[in-house]
Amino acid sequence: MNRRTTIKDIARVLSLSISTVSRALSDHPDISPMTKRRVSEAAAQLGYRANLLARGFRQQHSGIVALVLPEVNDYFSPSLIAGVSASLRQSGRMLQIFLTQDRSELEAEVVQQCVDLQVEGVLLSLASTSVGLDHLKPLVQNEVPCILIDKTAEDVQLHSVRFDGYQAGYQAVRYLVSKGHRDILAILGSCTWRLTQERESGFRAGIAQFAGGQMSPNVIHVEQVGELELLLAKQFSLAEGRPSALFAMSDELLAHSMRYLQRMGLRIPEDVSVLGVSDGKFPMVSVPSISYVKTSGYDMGWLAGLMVSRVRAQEGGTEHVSMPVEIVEQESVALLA
Amino acid sequence: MNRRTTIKDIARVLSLSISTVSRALSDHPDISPMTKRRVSEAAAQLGYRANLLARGFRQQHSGIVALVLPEVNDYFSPSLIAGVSASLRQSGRMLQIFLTQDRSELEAEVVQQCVDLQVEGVLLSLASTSVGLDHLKPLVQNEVPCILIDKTAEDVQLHSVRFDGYQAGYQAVRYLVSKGHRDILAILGSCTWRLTQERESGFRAGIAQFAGGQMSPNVIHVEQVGELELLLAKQFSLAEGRPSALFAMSDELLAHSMRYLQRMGLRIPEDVSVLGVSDGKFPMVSVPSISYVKTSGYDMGWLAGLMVSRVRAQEGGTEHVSMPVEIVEQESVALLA
DNA sequence: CTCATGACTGCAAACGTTTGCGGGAATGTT
DNA sequence: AACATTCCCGCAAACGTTTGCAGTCATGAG
Repeated sequence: MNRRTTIKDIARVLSLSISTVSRALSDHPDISPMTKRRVSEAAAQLGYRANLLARGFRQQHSGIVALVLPEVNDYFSPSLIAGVSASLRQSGRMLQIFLTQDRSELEAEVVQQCVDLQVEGVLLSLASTSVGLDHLKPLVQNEVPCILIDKTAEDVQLHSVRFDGYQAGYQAVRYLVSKGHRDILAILGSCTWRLTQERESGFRAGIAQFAGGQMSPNVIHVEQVGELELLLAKQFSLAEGRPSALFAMSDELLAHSMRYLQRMGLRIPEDVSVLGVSDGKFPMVSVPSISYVKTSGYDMGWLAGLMVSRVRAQEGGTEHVSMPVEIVEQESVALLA
Repeated sequence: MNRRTTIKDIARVLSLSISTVSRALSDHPDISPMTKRRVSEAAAQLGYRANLLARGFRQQHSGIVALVLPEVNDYFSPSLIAGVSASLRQSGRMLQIFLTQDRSELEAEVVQQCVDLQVEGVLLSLASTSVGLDHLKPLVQNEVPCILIDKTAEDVQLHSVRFDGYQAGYQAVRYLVSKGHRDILAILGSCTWRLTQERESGFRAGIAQFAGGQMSPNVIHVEQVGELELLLAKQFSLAEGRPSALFAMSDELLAHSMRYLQRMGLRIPEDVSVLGVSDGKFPMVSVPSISYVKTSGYDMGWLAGLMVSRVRAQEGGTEHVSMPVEIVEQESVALLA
């Protein structure tokens, strides 16, 4: 097999030095326009392609950005990945994906691999089993920009981007109240998650703000989806005093909740209204379509991709971004008289 | 900032040559057990980590496997990615993901990038807009193993792995007939896809085999999901002669079909049974849960990951693997008397 | 003519690792 | 005693690229 053509080959056919060719290809000001033209023509003609490993090796970084996820779920990850991918393509970088299976040890291992590969940056969604942030030390030691995604811990020298969880809860209440609902049940995840806490406090604030006198917050926390059936049965078994609307914190909780509601013979939205928090895929295909608080994974991915460039450029303080959310109206919320 | 420790540092503190250290670390037989122990201890003590870029540069390959996808959809991709990721981790490689946005030009560009990066192999799901396979030439020229995934074209020197589409159609009919169904409607995608053709021929073969005298094949092809509503309306408008069961080729077609059926007031499975072809996620969360022909994306990803190792090892002929499928019974198919 | 200036190009080192080859010492064989 | 064999290890080159530095040449100024 014939070797790949290198910068040397170009130098030889043009009787130039390899340094000149290198500089010409990278548009260095020292090189005359004439030479640059000759070089790029010869390069095209010979089908020259830069050896990324050699280049990366030489300049101590790979042009790769790592995205580290606990898993690739069906709801959130696809759009996040799409956003990251698009944004990185634009800045001429490549995307490498690592899955940690939500295990802290694998996360640590993967973080080391990122350092070994000399990535440009790491976009990291923490495993739920990760307690401290000690296993991220290799990143800060080697000055690799690290951006925490969604599941974030407030910490020094790590950047982060997430959805505005407080607003999600708050807006949800405002919307449901505006539709006449006065008895709203919130289905939330484990209260150990920051995300849950934020949404809950937004939810409670909304209740206090928009329906202060008339209702008190009704919240259930779900640790395992298995518990959900029993909890819902309690809330919806008797017709009187039954919540008129249900606010679910995630697609997963929403899907399971709807499943049980329909099992119980409750129709949506005639018997009970539901509002989700979602990227938009599941609410779209569901029957009926679900109204939801939109959290755009694509936008978040795009932004996260941009942040590694920003962080590398200016060694400013750490950034912490909250992505805005918005209500998307569909068919699952009834207007009460 | 203190430099990363290299192989040289180890050599210095142990008064060995760098070649000895290198060989010791890679467990070369020339090196005595004693020396190996000293080296690995020193390495651990100094926190040595191999420079992957340098190594990759030297031995002309990166340790990275590329997975090229048109998009990351919600149904299939997540499990595929998980499978590939797990399998690659086991063989000590890394996973790089490229999205082509289903555009042929981007696909070509991405393929070149893979060559530039000197990946170990490329797992490629063709964009639907890609006509020929010319843009894959750089791969075969540089002897990069390329494994076509799912959307495959029968071709020389490219390996492939896909689901057994024929069996999917065939088994579906057998199952439905065994449940007493005699009027089955198949919802298929564009007939330009190989995948569609295979499933259709399996479906037709099944009809001929299991219900030859009693029924003729009833098939509709959907180019745009928008068309679906009208087509279904035609089939289900009048109660007599209405299909008793519906077989949908993909999660997407299934979801949209169910949506319209429910709009028309038809209950599943009381009024009409449905059977999907799926990875399993959507049928699980749907209400009622859907019986389906299981196509495991995880298994396929796992296998694809293994194949790059196999292909690199022995330069045998090209492999073409068909993954088996199986029926998973859930609630969406009624037993007819 | 001399010297400085500026525009362009070449030399050579360096990045960290792997590997073919050769050498030295110890052991075994005639 | 001479020679072959085996076991370890070191020397040095090579992979393709970037980059600090020095060099050449032409031009213009003094």
